[in-house]
Amino acid sequence: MGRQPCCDKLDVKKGPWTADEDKKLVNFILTHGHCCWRSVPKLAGLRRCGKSCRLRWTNYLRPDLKRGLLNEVEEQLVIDLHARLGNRWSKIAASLPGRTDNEIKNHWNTHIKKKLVKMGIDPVTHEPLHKSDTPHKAPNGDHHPSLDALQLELPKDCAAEFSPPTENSSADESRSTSESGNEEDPSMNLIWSEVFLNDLSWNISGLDSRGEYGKLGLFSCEESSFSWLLDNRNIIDDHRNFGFGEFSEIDINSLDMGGKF
DNA sequence: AAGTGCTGCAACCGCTCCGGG
DNA sequence: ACCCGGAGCGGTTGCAGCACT
Repeated sequence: MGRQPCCDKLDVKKGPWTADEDKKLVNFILTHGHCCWRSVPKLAGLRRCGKSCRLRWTNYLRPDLKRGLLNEVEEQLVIDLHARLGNRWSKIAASLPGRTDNEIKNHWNTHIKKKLVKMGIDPVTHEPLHKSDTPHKAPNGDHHPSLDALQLELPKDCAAEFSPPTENSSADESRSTSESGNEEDPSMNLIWSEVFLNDLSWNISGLDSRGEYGKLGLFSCEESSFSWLLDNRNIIDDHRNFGFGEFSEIDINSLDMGGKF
């Protein structure tokens, strides 16, 4: 007997999400969390596959997402992490707050790959394409000290550039997200303004992140808690694995939505 | 202005991983 | 130890928007 498909193929909608669908999904997750992605579309009144809902949420609707191109530091970090981890985009994404694996993967394939080739570096092996080429030098001879620094001292630099959100940084992050990101997207703006802005439960400063996440790896259906926190915990865990920065639960718990909500 | 090609991103597909029974 | 189902991951595709002719 074959495995049950993840969704009823005949009755699911595919293709781009509409603003209305986004709104429904955000609304649902806002009020219920996602106890089980498979059941989300049904409960949210969406004719979508649960997988599709998860993807839409994690790659586009999550409130903590940065939008827009990766900045230079992020790009360098991606390059260095890729050299270490290969195409493990989710692991790489875990080190870049507000960035998704899909986004990084796309950015790698469309920008960084070309950039590296242009610089004479093999994007797969990270070795010089031609032996005579000096790695990590731009064609014009510009040196990229940040790359060297990252390669030699990643954890430290990583910690410096991507320190865990403090009250200030989280607020800044959130602000920059809204400034450079969501507010540039009219549909997102609409969704968040309608669904979200008036819901004070988005402030999660009191959330016991260790509790439900540690056990289940997803929200409690009873609480308005967020998968993005899980992502941030991954980042924090990675930082711990790299051997720097002990981040207390208070740090995690102090995360809020930058006062936006 | 219209046609064509290119680019970049959102979304899908299929596989693997992992936890529960 | 094994099986099953759900979640997650990485590769790939489709298409909209843009640049160029």
